[in-house]
Amino acid sequence: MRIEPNGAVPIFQQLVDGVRSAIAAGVYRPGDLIPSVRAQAIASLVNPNTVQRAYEELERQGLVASKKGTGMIVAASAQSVAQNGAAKSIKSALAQAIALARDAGMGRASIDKIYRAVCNETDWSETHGRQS
Amino acid sequence: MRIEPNGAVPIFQQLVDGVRSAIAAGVYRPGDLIPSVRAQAIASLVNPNTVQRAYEELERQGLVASKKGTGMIVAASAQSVAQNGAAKSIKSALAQAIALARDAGMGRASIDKIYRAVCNETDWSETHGRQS
Amino acid sequence: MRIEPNGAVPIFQQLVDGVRSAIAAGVYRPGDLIPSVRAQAIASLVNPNTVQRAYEELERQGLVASKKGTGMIVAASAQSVAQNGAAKSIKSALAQAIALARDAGMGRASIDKIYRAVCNETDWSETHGRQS
Amino acid sequence: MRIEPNGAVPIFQQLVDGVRSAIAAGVYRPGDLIPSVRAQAIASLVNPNTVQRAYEELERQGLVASKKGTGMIVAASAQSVAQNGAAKSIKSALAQAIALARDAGMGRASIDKIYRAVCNETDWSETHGRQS
DNA sequence: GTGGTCTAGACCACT
DNA sequence: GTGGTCTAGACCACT
Repeated sequence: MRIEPNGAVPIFQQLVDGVRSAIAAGVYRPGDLIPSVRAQAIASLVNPNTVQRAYEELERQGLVASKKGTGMIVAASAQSVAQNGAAKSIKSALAQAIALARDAGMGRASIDKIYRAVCNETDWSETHGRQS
Repeated sequence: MRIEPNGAVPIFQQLVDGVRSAIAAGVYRPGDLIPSVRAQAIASLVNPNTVQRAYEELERQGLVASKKGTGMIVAASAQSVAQNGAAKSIKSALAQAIALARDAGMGRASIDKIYRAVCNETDWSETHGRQS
Repeated sequence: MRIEPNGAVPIFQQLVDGVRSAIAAGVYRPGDLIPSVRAQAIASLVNPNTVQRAYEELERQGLVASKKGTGMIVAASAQSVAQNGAAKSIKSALAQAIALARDAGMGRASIDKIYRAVCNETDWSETHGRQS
Repeated sequence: MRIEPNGAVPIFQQLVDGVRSAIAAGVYRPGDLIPSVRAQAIASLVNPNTVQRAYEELERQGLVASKKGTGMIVAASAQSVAQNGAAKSIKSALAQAIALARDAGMGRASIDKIYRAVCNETDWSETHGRQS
């Protein structure tokens, strides 16, 4: 999972989004163990405390459950919950972008053009393969 | 200008975006005075210091120039600079939304659908009229 | 008198320095009228209130005296007072520059070099002619 | 770092100059942490917000980079940037002093005399030792 | 009236 | 602990 440490999005939020996306995409499936706090911290070059906080948030949202001595296990109904959550985040980011465009005096045609350009610039090949 | 005090976007950034959008849209034109720090603070229900910080950033970007005892004046070349800046912000927000969608395993068709839905839910009637 | 409206030195201070320099250089001599507040304001493209404040400061320093219905008259002992004042300002500015250089780790040779360069870049031809 | 709270130079500017000088002189080296906002505030008897503003300016100039939870780190190319910046400030202060002198009717010989006097009155022993 | 600077003190994300 | 953001309110130079 690639973390941008100096971006506008808090690291903690990037971790939550990343794990949730992986669950939504079917990379982590119900019953799977997600990476341990330490492993995730090393892999993402992030402080373990920050990973811990992100995992607590995921547990609060019901996406994973902690099992003593084992780790964090993906919950049974996690995928649909994750997909709903991801959809909300996506809608929210889109709404923000569209409002900025509208406020700057752009019409729908202009925004559509930018939207299509950004879509085309996106590398879609990283799509996770296991989506159900 | 509507400010969301508890959102993820810092208040001073919302103010920067808002004034920049108004310049991009031609609401504030070169030579115009933008609202004074105090007036903007009252209008937006925000602390004057926060407005001051936003105005400093706008000055740093060359969109306005401060004139002591008079106020902040929109710079001659402000509109094109503002439009470029707004376009960058919009691209950035769209890219974030699209990356979230891709990581959650969505295909382009699914995102397009959400994009169109959000566009349709947006109130476009607030478009500023004076754009050149 | 050339005023730089957006410089680090307050306009008010530039006006005080400018008139004091002219007195020190013998351009304005004891008994002379200095330019009226309105004339100075127009000549310097500055607000009359700012000129008024500068003139009050000059009067406080004993360089000029106001004569009702006539204007501001250069005091009898003004030139030596002005020269002392100018010397203090010059010393102060030099001391600031030298302290900056020293703190940045420069030796005397390096500063001397910069000093000589700035001297050579200075246009000395504007020297006032009437110095006593 | 000695701060003069009631001088003509704003406190935050004195802080910017002070840290920049220390970087230019090699006291703070690339990769070093500069004093934390709070530590600097206590050491300089200044409000933490004022230090924060100074550090933001240093970051904007590319001299330091902020790392959340860690502190402000001196940038790799900071020393040469700092030396350039310091040289500009010194030149600017010298030019101001020399213009004042010229306007007051002094010749180069008189100014040279004052310059040398101020140099001799300066305590050079505080020069930082680590300059490269 | 205007913007510019500063103090005092709060809460936040992150290490 | 670290920097980042914000509120509340003061005093300043300038118009």
